[in-house]
Amino acid sequence: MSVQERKERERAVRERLIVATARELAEQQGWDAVTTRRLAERIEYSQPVLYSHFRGKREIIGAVALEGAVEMAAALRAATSAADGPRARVTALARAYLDFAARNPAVYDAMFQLDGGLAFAQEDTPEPLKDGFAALLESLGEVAGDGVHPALFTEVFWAALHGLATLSRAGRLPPEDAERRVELLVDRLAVL
Amino acid sequence: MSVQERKERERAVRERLIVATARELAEQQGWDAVTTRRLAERIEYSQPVLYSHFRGKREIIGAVALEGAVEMAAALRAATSAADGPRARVTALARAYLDFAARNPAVYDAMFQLDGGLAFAQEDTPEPLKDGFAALLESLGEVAGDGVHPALFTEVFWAALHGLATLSRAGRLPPEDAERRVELLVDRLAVL
DNA sequence: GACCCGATCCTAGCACCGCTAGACAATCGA
DNA sequence: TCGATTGTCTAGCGGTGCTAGGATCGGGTC
Repeated sequence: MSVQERKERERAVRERLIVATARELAEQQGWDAVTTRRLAERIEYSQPVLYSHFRGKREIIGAVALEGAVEMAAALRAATSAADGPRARVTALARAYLDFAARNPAVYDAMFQLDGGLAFAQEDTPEPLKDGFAALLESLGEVAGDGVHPALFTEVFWAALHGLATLSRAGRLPPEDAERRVELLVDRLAVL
Repeated sequence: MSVQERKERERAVRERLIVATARELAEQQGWDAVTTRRLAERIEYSQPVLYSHFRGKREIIGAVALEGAVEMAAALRAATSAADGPRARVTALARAYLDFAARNPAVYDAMFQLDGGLAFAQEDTPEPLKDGFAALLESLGEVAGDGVHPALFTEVFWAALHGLATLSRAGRLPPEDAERRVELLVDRLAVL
């Protein structure tokens, strides 16, 4: 069985290589530049090899999205755990979220702008996505206010962050006031 | 000069036909289905005719976006003018915004998700886009609260609405709580 | 050690995309 | 009526995601 195990290991390595290369290429030149031909060339295999790992380009985007969700959840938890008190935690959370989106635009797109074929807000939602929402919920639930369901509050706060992230990056909001928008959002939405 | 005028008129009619057809096709089958070939076939001209009106597909998307901006501004003003008092106005505005996004997903995408080659938040931003923001500002400025710049408040509120609109439509938020999210957003963000 | 067979990979090609060069036809002004 | 100009079309370029089918390589068996 050792031979088969070795092959499976090598396959897993190659699959990670595909996802990492897709992500790298997307961050460098945008998702439009991530074509199956270029991706195949970069991993030094032919195009059809990609399709032995993924059903298509969409699934590759989905794999990058899941990887990103894990990282984002970790980044949010790291930021909030270093903050004292609800207010500081929420502010840190908001900054960390927008910072992640700004620093990893391609990954953020894979998660929330592109179609990676992933289910959201459902039972069959992949675990990393659920955990990403859970990371938001942990800090936001405590400032939802009386009589407001923590999950509902988290959805609204998340939507606001998502709007700021996407509109900012698309140049639809003036960049200079970014910090003041965050402060306003936290001050108004969170019950402290 | 009459001949030339007639030709110009006919050209203008055809240009409107292109934009209207692109919009229709996008609403029916999504923007992916709006290819230059299909569009040309629908208007019963050959592909190159499109390029005598627009530089490329991007500009066609931009034209649909501008058309949408005019309609959205009108829809927002109609909704707010029928409401009494700041609170009712802001609620009506939020509902009208989300309603427009839900009813015209392809137009909304052209405006805010796709690249239509339009400038935002700059001096050379096309008038319809500026006016769309102005329509938001008219109702939101009066609930910004003391010491908060109306434009900044409008940006934050708009971002929140945009986040709700996009996440809802992508199936990333449970659809059943849509109304409660709007109420929460208005209650918290607006100073009444 | 030789052979067979199955897994693995690549070449080549499909139908489609956005976009454009150049041929052709229709229309206008002289 | 003729030449020039304007307008439109056919055909084709290089690219896309994806796949069928042949070649090759390696492991298991005699």
